[in-house]
Amino acid sequence: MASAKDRRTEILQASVKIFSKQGFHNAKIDDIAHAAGVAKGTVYQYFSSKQELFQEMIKYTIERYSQIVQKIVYVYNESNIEEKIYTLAIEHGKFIKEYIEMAEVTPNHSNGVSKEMRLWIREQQYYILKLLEKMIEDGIIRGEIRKDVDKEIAVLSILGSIFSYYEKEIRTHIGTSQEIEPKPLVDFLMRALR
Amino acid sequence: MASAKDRRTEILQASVKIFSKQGFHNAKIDDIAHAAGVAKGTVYQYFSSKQELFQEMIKYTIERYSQIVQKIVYVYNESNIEEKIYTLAIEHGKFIKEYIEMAEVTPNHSNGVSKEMRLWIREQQYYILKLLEKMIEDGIIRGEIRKDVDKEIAVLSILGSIFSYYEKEIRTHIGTSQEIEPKPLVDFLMRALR
Amino acid sequence: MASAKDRRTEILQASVKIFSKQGFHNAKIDDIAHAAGVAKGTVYQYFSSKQELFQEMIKYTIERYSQIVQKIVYVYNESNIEEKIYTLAIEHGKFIKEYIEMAEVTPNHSNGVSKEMRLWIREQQYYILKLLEKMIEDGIIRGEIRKDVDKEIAVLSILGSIFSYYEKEIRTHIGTSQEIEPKPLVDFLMRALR
Amino acid sequence: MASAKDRRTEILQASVKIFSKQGFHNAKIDDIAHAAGVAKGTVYQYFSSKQELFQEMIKYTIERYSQIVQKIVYVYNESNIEEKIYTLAIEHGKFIKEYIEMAEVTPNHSNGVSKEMRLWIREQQYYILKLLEKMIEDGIIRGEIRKDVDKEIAVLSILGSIFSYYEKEIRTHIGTSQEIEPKPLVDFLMRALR
DNA sequence: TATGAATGAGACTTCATTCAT
DNA sequence: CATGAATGAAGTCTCATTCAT
Repeated sequence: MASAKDRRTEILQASVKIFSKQGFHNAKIDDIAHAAGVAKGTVYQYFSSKQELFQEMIKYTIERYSQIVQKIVYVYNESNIEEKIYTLAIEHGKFIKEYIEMAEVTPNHSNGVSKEMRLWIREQQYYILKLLEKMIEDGIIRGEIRKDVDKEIAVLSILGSIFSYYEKEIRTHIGTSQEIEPKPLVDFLMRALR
Repeated sequence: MASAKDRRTEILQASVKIFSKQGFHNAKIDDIAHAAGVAKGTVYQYFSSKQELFQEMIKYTIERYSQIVQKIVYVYNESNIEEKIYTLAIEHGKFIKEYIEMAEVTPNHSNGVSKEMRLWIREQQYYILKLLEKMIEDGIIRGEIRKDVDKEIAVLSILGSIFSYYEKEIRTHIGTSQEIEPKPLVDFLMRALR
Repeated sequence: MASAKDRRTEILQASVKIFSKQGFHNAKIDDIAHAAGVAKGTVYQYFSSKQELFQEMIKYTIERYSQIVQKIVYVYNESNIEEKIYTLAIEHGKFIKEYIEMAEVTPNHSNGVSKEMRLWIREQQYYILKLLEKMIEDGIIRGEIRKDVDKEIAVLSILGSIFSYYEKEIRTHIGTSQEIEPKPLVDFLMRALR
Repeated sequence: MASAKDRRTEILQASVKIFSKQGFHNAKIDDIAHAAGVAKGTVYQYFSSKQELFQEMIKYTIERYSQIVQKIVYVYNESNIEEKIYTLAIEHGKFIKEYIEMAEVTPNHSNGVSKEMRLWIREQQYYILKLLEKMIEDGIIRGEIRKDVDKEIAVLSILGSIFSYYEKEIRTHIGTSQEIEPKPLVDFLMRALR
């Protein structure tokens, strides 16, 4: 009895799960349909092709990530920079855990991602970077970060470090659902920022 | 005029090019054969399947990367830590440029990588991390790095930052063969290490 | 308009026709699909591989043969032994005509027949032999056959003779749809049995 | 240092072994070359194609069989009919054992046997049948066989029975190299002949 | 003559997509 | 709207055959 909207979202969420677990090519439309609790044909009622479904699912995912970063930068405005980076790491960690296998699903690939989509993705990434640069800027204004920091480099280093750290940790604690503590990493990064 | 050894290597190198550009599934055996200047069947004289070829190509690639890191840690022994990280960034950059599209080619995926292979990859990654941790240790001994640094975190942060930085730069300067200057990034990282 | 059951049977019957005419390797899935009036892919909806299709088709065929023999031994129970052997020859003849080229399709070959399948075939053959031995036994009890006959030898000789006779006749009258008259052969065999 | 003649025969004999064990399609030229102790290319020095090799090998085999029958009919001329049939069974048994898997290799199949070859095979078979009919005739003249026997049927029944008997026995005693005793079968057949 | 690396036609199989129910 | 049987394009792999050495 799901409404049309619900049905579409259900399929989208199922496709997040399946694509991230199996990658674009190994994911079968049948798998996704099954995971969404519908028949194969139904998928085609909402998405015109596997490619489109894939793109919509990336969109959906990036938008969610974007919102997370937005919240960190704007909503937690009263927090200090250290707390923000800490929260960013925690949230990023959750995200990575969910999409641990999404390697194939990066914007790099020709794999079923149209030119327009790639452009959109790049814009989103740019937007996220700018958001985070603003966060650095705020830190500078507040005197939490040294004035002469290169904002772009700072942001890229933070993101790269978090990704690298969580990827390593997750692979090491495979199967373990144990929380990963990013405090030491944040301390390390703060040294470069202050 | 190519010896058996040459032919195998030719195919391997062609497969690096094709796999990294197209990913596992989009790469057709025909493409690789063509790139290597041989017929489809010839590929199967040297590799029993697409999977095997893929694995051998990963092996080949990781081994090359491993050698690069090894050289930086051992051969450039007289250099100071800053110079080493700088060289690491430069070399990593060349590598990334060559394998810019290799996203799919990470150990994450079930995509044609056997259990044993994945284990081997993990071991290699571990070996590389340990090599770099030794580099940090050397830096501490020489007094170039503070004593209380967390070696593992330092290494992961360095690698993640370099990757992130180069990925961004390469995507921005797409098509440009212009050298990327990692100096600012190294400066940033050195602040966290000292 | 065909139900799922029908479709499977249609493909099975088409495969009997094609496999028996061309043998396992010369029969192309495309040929079978075409003969069944479906597309190549459809065959794979009902049988997971050429091998499986082949095995199922052998099963189907042997079961039909088994039923024929069963009917002769049990249903025509009031007939005398001579009439039974005559009917066996006639029925066997029809069968051979239908599967005239099925030579490859014997249990001998490694050709796409699994261990389990081969066992099953041997059991079926054994069952048929036992059925026919029972027929001989009945003949002895009724006094139509001499008491000291070796039942196993009798059965093998009858089957071998019929096969040999029909094969020869069919090859000689190739294309002719003319009935083959097994009376003389039966007379010959009865001399050995009485 | 084998002469050209020897080399050809070696390949022919190897192909008997391989074709009979694996059937036409499963036998690889490589297998045959290997079994003959030569390289793949060498096979093509003596036979223009797999088909031709196959045909020559059938020819070679049938000729050998023909000679056996000939010897039984002509050379053992002083023996009585019972002894001849016994010898036929024994020799046929050896033959079957050697070519136990030759099912595919029967003249039935389109498998790599040309029209001309098939004709030749049929002639050979006809020749063998005629030889054996002569044997029956001799038996009649000598008074060992009843006058009113149908020679053709007698011959077909004898051959079919022997084949059926040996096939069954061989399959039952799989692996056993134990001699099979055709005496009971010959007794059975003699009853129909006398 | 002998070799065996290279070739490429051809066959099995998969799975995104369609469409009649 | 939902279904899932049918479709057929496309890709992997095999192996008979060729040919330069």
